[in-house]
Amino acid sequence: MGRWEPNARERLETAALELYSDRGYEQTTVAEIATCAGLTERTFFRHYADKREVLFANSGEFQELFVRAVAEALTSAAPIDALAAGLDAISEMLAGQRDFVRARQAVIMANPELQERDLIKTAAISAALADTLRRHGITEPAASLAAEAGIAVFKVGFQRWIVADEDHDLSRVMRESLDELKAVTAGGQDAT
Amino acid sequence: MGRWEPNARERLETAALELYSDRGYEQTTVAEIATCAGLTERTFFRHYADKREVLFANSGEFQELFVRAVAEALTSAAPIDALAAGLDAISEMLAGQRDFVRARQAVIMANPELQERDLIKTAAISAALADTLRRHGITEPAASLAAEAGIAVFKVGFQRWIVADEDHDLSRVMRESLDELKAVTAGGQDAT
DNA sequence: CTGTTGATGTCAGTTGCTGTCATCAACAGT
DNA sequence: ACTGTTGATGACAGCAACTGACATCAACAG
Repeated sequence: MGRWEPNARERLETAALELYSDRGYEQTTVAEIATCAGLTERTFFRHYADKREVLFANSGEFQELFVRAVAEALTSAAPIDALAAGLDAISEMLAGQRDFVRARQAVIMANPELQERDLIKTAAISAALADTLRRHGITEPAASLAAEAGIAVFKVGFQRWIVADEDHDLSRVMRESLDELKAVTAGGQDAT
Repeated sequence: MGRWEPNARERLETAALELYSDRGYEQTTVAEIATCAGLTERTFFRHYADKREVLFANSGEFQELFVRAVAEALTSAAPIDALAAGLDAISEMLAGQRDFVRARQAVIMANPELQERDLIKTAAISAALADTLRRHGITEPAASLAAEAGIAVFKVGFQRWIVADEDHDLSRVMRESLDELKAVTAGGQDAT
């Protein structure tokens, strides 16, 4: 095709994760990432909106998978069960990339700017889930609350999976977290 | 006291909100904010870590109020009810500042960078709530999930309060949102 | 053989943010 | 009254993130 080496994005993403892991995010300059990938700083910014975005290249794909799984399950299941189906789908996706996911998460947890970006990506997923629920007839505020609940389960389950020494099954951790959420919201005095 | 006009921080915060509202966040430079407050750019960065932080000056106070209310209620209530007490306390705090809160929120919603900062502040509150629950004997993952649930109710309730044309009572909206969350997590098939 | 396309390079410029040193009113101790 | 310290500020230089504008040149279409 072009006159250059292909897979520019892949090279940039690999170089970025490696440099962020080795020297830390702040100590790495975009120019270094680009040079490491055989490109220039300007080209980096043609592929990614900023220095953070290079770590979140497949968040769109992740969101689509989550939303699609929930939407399909919604035809025959209650919202909370549809969300459980979505959590199962993404668990399956993540399970096969455990080492990469852990390395990436370590970089993110070490830097507030990256945590911020991670949070807004997750918030976008929550919004997309709420939208899907609404399209299937769930009214507000139930739709947004169910979506936020699903995201909460994901965050807690994911975190527990990441820090676990042994190789816990992510799907199981997710299911356990969802059950815990049900238990904790069911406790207390009944609403009047 | 000093040889300068007092209330430097207050002047910077007022100038920032005004300029961000009028021209937009991106179109405003830190130098402009500082000049508008009768100070220099360098002094701005002595008071705030970055251009975003000036909008989040009292988030620490907000978090303390939330956490304290939950901690007090935890001595005699279940986690979910303690969180309800916390939501009630912050609702009371916010109710008296509706105009300021709306103006500030409009600025935040208009800019992704500010949304990111808002999200990480909220995440910090969630972490503090989970910590408080743990100190009162709630084990993981229940503590983190309960905290996330409380934050979810806050986000949804707050959003509904902000966009409401009429003057809905924030406390009531929060209670309704919490009840909706309980309903939505209680639905679906029982856990096996 | 020629015109277009598209990913890249080059370069200058703005702005967020930091390190360093100077300034100078207020205050404390003598 | 004199002096040394303190602390908030100003002044200035500099780095790195990011952007706009223009040039380059292999590949491809016709």
